[in-house]
Amino acid sequence: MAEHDSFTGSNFIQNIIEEDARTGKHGGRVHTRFPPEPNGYLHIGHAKSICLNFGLAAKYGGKCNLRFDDTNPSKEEVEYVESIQEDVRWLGFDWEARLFYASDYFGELYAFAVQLIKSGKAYVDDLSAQEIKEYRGTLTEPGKESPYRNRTVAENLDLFERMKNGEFPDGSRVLRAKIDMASPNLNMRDPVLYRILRSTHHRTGDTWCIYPMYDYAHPLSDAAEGITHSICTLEFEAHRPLYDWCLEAVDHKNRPQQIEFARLGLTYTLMSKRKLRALVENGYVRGWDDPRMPTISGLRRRGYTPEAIRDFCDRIGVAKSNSVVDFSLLEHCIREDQNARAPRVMAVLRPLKVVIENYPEGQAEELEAENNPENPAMGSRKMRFAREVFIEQDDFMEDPPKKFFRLAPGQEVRLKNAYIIKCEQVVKDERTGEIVELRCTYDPDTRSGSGSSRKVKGTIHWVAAEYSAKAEVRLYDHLFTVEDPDTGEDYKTYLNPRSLEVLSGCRIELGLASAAIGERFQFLRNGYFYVDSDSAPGQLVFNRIVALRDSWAKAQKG
RNA sequence: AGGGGCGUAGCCAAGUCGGUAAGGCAACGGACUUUGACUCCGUCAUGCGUUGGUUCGAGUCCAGCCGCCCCUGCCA
Repeated sequence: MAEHDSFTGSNFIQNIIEEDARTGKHGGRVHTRFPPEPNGYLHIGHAKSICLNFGLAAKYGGKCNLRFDDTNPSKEEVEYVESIQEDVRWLGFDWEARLFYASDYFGELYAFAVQLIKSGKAYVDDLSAQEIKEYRGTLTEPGKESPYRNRTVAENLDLFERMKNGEFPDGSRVLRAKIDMASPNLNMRDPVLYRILRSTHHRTGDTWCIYPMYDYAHPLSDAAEGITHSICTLEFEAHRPLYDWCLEAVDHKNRPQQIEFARLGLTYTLMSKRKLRALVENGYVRGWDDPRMPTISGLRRRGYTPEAIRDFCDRIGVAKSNSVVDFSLLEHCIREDQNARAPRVMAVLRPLKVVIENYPEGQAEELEAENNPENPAMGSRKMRFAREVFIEQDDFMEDPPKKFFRLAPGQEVRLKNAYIIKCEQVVKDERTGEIVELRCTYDPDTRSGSGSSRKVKGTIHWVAAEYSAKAEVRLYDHLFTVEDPDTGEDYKTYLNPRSLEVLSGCRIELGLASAAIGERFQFLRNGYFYVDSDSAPGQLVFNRIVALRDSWAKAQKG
């Protein structure tokens, strides 16, 4: 069990658990579960649930199971059960030996269904799906009872067994709970418990041709595992009476309690599995693990760490009001995480050549550069300095505004860890007018660490032309242009055409050339970057995880 | 309209028996700075959807009203 996550604040679920502990409700036990359906990849919203369930168990000395809710073989695949396990494990949680599947209980569930029939609480209905819908009534009008509702126990038993034996076609009959067709809660109007469905199940194969519905399988699966607190999202609130009915109807010795909380909403993205799948299948993104996706695998490939995601989940809180969290909070969490541990390196994303005219040709020297000012224990490294260097195009302006503390004609700037240079001349392409090179001079007395007392307002990063390597850098922006793209089916029109920008001519300091896939760095003054799996020897690809805060850029906009 | 929920700052979110509105993000000032980063300091609800009521005292209790979300799959 992960030791790290114990919530700092309180939430209503903890209050319930603590009250239960006080009254001895579940014998003082806390046992939760994370119950994904293996029909898609996990996203940051699932991370909230995972952190909640495993976190609660850890905090109260309980356990948390991983259980696949695999009651609908027509939508579920092993690819998903594998990715889900990988994601939960990567997030830092351990279900130990408690990996379960709802399909583990198909036999037990069937036996309970027979028991329900025997006690007159369930019946086989021959109505078609369309007829069942018509008989259900509306929000304001009660439903009508099915003409098959009062079959004898013997007939129901016979029919249900024959359903199981495959004697009837798909959809021809269902097993229904006999509850109340006039209930104001539609979920209680004789809900379907079993349907006939010929579809090969990823675990049970073709053993079954009838499959239990969620509302029936879930409470009984929870009970089978001795779950005490069954935490789910708000939309299941109206299903709670049915959850309790199932446990009561079979007179189960265990009585887990369902508690609902609000699912996570995040600005500038989607959390609907269906829509995320559509983005993948229609090629709007490169896959479930595209770094722009809010999936766990996408965030992982982007370069987010489990620690940052857990911290985020801890900070957003748990409540019952529908909420949409600012994406900036997630960004804050990864910045805080990386600020403490990412090595600083220099990388020039959009290079502009600078020739230092009074620096001897052919000369080079090694300069000391600290790896992380936040953590001196991370030491320092050497950087080569020479006559020709690259600086960021953005760090030079021919006609700068006030308070532009970077390079401009006649202006000085410090090259970080090196010297103060002065821009003497701007070289342009005669035809296009494009700035192709800067001619500068340096002050030899200002070498970093030499005790020079000269100060300039600005310090910029650089890389020596000869002692640098090329790299590709992928810059990411929000997938959508609006805060809430998840309205109806219009979401595709809000896709951000600039969500990905690929820079291929970037120059990185030489030491970085040997970086391995999965390593993270802070590119000084730029942001935090992650070595993508597309990298090959000599052809590094970096993902920008998140940019550094930039109060200058912000001031320019405002 | 029937049922179930929710409404505290731009966004999340604490708020035990009613005792005089935590914290985080964002934003905005300022200090520091060889990262316009980080860090630090300060500002940011006489106000808790709204209207009444009870009370010495109400975000907390009561009543009405308003707004938003969920429920009519043989999906989960």
